[in-house]
Amino acid sequence: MNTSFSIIIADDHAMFLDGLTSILSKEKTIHISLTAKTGAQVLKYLRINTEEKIDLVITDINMPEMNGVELNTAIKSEFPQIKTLVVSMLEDAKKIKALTEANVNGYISKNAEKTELLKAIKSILNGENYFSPRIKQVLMEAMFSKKSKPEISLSKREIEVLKLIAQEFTTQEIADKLFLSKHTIESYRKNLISKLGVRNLAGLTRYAVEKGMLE
Amino acid sequence: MNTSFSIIIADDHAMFLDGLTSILSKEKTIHISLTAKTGAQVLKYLRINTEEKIDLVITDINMPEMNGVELNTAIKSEFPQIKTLVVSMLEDAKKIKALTEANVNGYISKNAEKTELLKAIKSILNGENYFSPRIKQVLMEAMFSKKSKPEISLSKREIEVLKLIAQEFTTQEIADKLFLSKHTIESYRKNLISKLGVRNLAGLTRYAVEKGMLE
DNA sequence: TTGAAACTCACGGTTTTCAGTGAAAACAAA
DNA sequence: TTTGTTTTCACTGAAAACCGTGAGTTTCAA
Repeated sequence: MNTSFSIIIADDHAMFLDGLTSILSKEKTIHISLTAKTGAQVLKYLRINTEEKIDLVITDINMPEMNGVELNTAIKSEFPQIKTLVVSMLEDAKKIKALTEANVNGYISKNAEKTELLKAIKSILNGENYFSPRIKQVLMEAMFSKKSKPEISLSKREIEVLKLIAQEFTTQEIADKLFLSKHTIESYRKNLISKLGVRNLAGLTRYAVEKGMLE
Repeated sequence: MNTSFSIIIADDHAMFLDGLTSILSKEKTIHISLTAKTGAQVLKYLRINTEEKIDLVITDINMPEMNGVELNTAIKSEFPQIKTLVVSMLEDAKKIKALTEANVNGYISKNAEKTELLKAIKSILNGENYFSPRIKQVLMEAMFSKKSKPEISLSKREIEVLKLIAQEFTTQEIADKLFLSKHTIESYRKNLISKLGVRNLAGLTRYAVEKGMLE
């Protein structure tokens, strides 16, 4: 039986990495095999040191080169026995969802207490998954809001036209750009207005900007 | 002469706080008087413990109750002899500028190395200010871009009208709301269009949304 | 292969916006 | 006190957007 667990910590914030290391190095049952600043470094290490048994990888989401989601997916496909815990600042529902789909074993916030961190690690090493209450809530809300909102879906053309409208092009100009009739663009504009529940160009533009469709 | 410096650390992220504490507690010349999760806690402590001499307060920008900028302003006005260092994730030019105007003594990023952290602390305790190269760059760029842009300034009424336009109200509706003539609103709209260098409602709306005028 | 969704086009009528031009009154700053 | 800014209002003609209604074609999944 294993009396000590080997873990890897990855985070691009040096101070946070130091902090986490210093907290965990006080735990007798935990051995820190590697601290890394990118997901790529972690993968490289795992691929080379095939004889060393790693139990857990603790990782941030936002890292250069390879982010947390990619790293998790890679680990779970190449080394399915290794557990993963994400410790992140973010509470972005999309990213959290992506992580659960990548079968991450736990997720806690960076402003969690030390005790919660240790609790999460112990749970995961014990074979359970651990998600902090706040994260569970975000996940629930994401599911819930998806059901409540009829999920307005726009077609390719609609998106194309909407973007151009928000970029201040007139109907005629958009028609010329897309080699379509002026009437066609008018139809799209009309449909967009009714689909998105807005009243005019201002509403369409606001929708586009707020959804980050322009860049 | 002082052989040991007393410092306070404030950050709402428990793990980061632990990390910073564990790094700094290894330094013989540094004594950690308090670790806090909010700016308000720090101020309270400073006001009560008037006999204890604090040399440096290390703080994040984003904290509940009282943020880094507010905390800095308060410290500098009530306890001008206390030095301050901001350690933050953000590189938002506006916030950084606000901090420099609050006379913060240093600013480094959370992904700075431990060595840079210690360097910054030592510089500041030595009477110098310390801003990491990256932060200096952001500040320079902010200054530079401000000079290049003629700084479009809108009057109260213009802002009022612009907001309503971006909220999908028609000219007539805005006129009614503000008890003005339809013609007046038309004048404002026209001026806004030429002032902001846009072509139509879409452009006005984009400007308003991107400047965060709606909320 | 069949039906739904997406894509395309058309037209007449109404409302709103856009562009140009002008100007009076109030107010603050120099 | 003069100058500049802000706020307010007016009119016209052209352009664009908005509204309703209808319909042919393509495309893709069930």
